[in-house]
Amino acid sequence: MSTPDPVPSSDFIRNIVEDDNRSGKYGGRVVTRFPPEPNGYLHIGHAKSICLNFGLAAEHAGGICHLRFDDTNPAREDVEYVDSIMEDVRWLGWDWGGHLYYASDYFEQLFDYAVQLIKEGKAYVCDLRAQEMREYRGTLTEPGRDSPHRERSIEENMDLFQQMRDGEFEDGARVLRAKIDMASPNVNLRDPVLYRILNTEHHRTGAQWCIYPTYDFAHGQSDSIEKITHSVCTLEFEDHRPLYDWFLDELDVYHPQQIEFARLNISYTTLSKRRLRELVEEGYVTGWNDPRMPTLSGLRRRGYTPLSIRNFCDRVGVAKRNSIVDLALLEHSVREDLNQTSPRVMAVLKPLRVVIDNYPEEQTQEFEAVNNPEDPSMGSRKVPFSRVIYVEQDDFREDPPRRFYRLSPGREVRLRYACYITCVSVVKDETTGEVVELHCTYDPESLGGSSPDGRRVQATLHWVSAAHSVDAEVRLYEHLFATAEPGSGEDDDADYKSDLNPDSLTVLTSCKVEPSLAEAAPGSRYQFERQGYFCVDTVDSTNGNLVFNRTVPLRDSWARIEQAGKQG
RNA sequence: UGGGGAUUAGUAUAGUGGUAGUACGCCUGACUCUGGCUCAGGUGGCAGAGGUUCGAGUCCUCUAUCCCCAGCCA
Repeated sequence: MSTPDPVPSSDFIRNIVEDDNRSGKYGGRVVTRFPPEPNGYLHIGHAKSICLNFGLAAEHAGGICHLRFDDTNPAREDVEYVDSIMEDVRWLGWDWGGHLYYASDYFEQLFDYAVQLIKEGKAYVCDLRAQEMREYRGTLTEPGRDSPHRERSIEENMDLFQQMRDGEFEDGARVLRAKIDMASPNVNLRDPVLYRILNTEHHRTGAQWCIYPTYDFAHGQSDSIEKITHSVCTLEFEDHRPLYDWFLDELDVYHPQQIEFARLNISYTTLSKRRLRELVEEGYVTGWNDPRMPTLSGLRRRGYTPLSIRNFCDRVGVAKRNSIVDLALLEHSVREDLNQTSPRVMAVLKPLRVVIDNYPEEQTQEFEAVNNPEDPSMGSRKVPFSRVIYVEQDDFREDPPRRFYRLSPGREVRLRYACYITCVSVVKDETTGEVVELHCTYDPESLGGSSPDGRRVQATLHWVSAAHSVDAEVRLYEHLFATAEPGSGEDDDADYKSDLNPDSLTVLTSCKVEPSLAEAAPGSRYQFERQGYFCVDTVDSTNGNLVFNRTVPLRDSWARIEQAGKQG
């Protein structure tokens, strides 16, 4: 098992595992599992669970974490999801070794367990239809009533259950139920369903079965079969635990310990599988791997690194309190990693043409540019310079506000790695008044980026030589939702879609990037100096048509100053 | 009095009877050929009320608020 930089941390689950190890409860074994249902793509909430379970195993000598697909509902599951889940877990950096399992591997064993319960008079076949069963179940405050089939003989139950397996009945005709207590205050204990009839082919067992165990009947026993020590799951299963305990005790089999923790929530997005599916199926995004999606495939395409996600998961902690983590923490985690590892390049997103009047028309020269100031081993490259360049529209203001240090008429700034320029005139579109071109002069003494007289400039701009630039498309992403807690308004969940951020994607098509990016490989990550981290899109980018995704912008203190000014 | 959970700075978490920490965020400042990074400083918290104790975030009682459960989903 690989152990990607386990960050030592402490939480109540790790404390429990430590205590169990000290007391020898499981003989020093630590065996966990990540148990997804293959009915959708993994998202960053799953990453929290993956890092917890695989991390727990990695932190202990001999620890093991299984990958087990909880594939008990063939109607919703598919190999497409199995494949994507394995890819995503591996991408995150975890390795289940030989411990790949499927609940469907245990169908025969589970059937035997059911038979055992029937023989002991602890389970029965019930003919009630779903609607009737609901009526018999009672409510949260009123006890349920016993099914009329509750007292069938063991022989009759055995016979009926075998007929269920043999395909004698249509979907929904009968179920196998545990005989527990219809008056239990815990509704999970009111004779829950163990097996239902589903005449549906399973993605792994084919047409072998027409009855399938429910999650409740399969999960705990699967953990037991795999000799899991600590079965970590989310809070909503807390009041299922008495049911799982009942099965394990009545079956008299190995008993893992279930521990529940709060699932991850992040502001300005959603980690509801149902909602994510709707966004995909109804076309609000382009797919499960849309870079705006919090899925692992979306984050990957967006440019997030596995390490940044693992670090994020370490930082959010593990507890039982429902909470919403600030998206800023995720963004911090990815900036932290990318700052160390990304080569810097210059790219102009919204080009403004600049003519340097005193620079010879046919001349070109190259300047040495550092690839990564955080990592000298990444070396340097040459960047071509000529008379006509592009700078960022946002880096020029004809009428500069207070604390705006960038270019404006008469002001001198530095072109990164190149020279000082001073703006001498502005060309505007006659009809719109829009600034379309700047004329500047450069100081030949400042070539290389500093002047012998030691005078300072207040700003350094990124730029691209017009003649040498490469065209690119850049996709700017913002929060998927415009509100921190989508769907939390009056109508509650009813219309979380109205909280979608209409500006979550901005496509810029006339960007100019430095020539070194011409051959940039899909998936490669860069810092566009002064702007943010970007990666070459793995789906739409081609040799002649570069497409970049913005992973996350750089922190921008000027934007904050400007924003504060606007608010008064 | 249906059952099960939870409550510590803006956010997320540590603290298991002895000075309430950390991270992110935010605010200052230093540095800087990225208004990035880094560094220094600052901001700000135990849901409430009683009780036990020399001493309570921690133990007890009560209250309040929030979350989950009535699928043949997981």
